[in-house]
Amino acid sequence: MVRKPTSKETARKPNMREAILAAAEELFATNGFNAVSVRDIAQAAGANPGSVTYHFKTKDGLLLEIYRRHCGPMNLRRFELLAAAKRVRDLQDRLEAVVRAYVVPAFTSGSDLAGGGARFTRLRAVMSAEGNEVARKIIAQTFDDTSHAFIDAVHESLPHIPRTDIVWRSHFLLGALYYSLVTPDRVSRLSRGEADGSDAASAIEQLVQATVAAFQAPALDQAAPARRRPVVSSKT
Amino acid sequence: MVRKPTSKETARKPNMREAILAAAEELFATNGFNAVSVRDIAQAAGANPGSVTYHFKTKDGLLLEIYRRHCGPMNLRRFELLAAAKRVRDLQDRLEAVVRAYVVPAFTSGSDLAGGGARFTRLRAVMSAEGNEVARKIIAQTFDDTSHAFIDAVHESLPHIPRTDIVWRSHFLLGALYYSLVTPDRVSRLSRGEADGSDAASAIEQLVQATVAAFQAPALDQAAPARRRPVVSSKT
DNA sequence: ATGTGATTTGTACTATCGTACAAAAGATCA
DNA sequence: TGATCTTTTGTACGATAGTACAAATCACAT
Repeated sequence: MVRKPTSKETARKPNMREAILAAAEELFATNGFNAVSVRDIAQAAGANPGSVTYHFKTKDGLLLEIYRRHCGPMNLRRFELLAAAKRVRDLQDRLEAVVRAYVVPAFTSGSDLAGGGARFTRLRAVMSAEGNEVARKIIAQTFDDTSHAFIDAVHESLPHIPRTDIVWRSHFLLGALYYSLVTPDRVSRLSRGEADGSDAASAIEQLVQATVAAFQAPALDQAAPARRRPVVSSKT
Repeated sequence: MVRKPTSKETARKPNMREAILAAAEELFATNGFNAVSVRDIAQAAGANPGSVTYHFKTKDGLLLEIYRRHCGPMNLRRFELLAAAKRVRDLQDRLEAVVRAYVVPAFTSGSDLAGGGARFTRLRAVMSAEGNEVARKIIAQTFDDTSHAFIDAVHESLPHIPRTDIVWRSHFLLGALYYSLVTPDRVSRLSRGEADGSDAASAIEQLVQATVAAFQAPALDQAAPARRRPVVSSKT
């Protein structure tokens, strides 16, 4: 079943274009965009610097292509899982399924790349932290639909919670998700080795469980209606 | 009440050293470390590039000084608030106070700078995303004590939850906290203008409420003991 | 085998980077 | 006022950045 590839899709023995993309993805995701030079990428991919220019024209073009590669498949998978989640009868189960539909594709692969989902999500986290313009544009116009669909689905399971609160909480979810992928070692360190921060399965379960509970928290307006505010500051 | 400053604490009419620190903090926090040049910082501070070298020797030294400036006060404030929180009788209220003790100093100022707390926390978020070495070292040895104290305090309020779960959930808290400061506009956008992502008070309340609920979620081992797992994937 | 188009290589150009350093300018006090 | 120390300025240097481009190399249809 080893298909001889036609000249259009691959050129040399190894697919250099793919190697460059993979190397760039990894380096960008761990060091940020500006800390990585085109020469670094080329070296990691076993390619010549000029080859990067040939395939992607500019460094920004390379980043753009990475996003193009992953956004579609990851969103598709999210919509599939979200559709399946919406068919769950039990309301509690449905909420969990909805959250899972949002979280799982970010960790596991959105495309056919092995573990590429986590790497790409980490890349998104880093780019958003750096305020990268290229990323900001493509993310806003690619993921906002998904985010709205997700927020709506959560809202359907929790009609008594104001939409505003759900937006905040889903924002926290994304932040937690990002941070789990950015510094997994911190979890291992703070748990004194009892937890493995880089274990995707654990991260998913913990994140889903915590997030479901967070979504189910009482709305802010009516929070603790008969309780006094706990002490918050010593002075002022 | 205009005190003539002694020669030791300030030299020229405006304090150039402070101006450089402030400008660097702002630029690093919004663009990342590598995207900002020493010349950018100098220009934003109205100083000469050479002046940066004079005061901080290297670019890394400048970053280090920013951390030195904030870490102490912020940690001190957290310990004060944590100590006060531990004196709260009611267990539910105590948990909320503990979470608040962790969150509030990250948003409001840890030192005497106005709004400097949020800016510095955002800086920490960006540096951690970029995997900055200087930041990683100083953070691990400065904030791990605080984090452990915080985790222990939460654990005291929730003895039935395994420590591992609490570590994960406090990790999610920090991620949510970071992300709220990095891209507040996303909250405004997704809520269609109904929420203001850059309003610190709202962010704090929302974050505290959601996090308290997340901490109170059932432990993972015993999660949903009599329930079947909801559907999670269509294939495999 | 050979010509043709796609890819890779090697190298060079310009811009900007972090940093160094000497000279100028200001502050401080005898 | 003049001596001395601190701070600011201006400029320069070597390294490295992104990108361009011509030459070399490869895959493959003819």
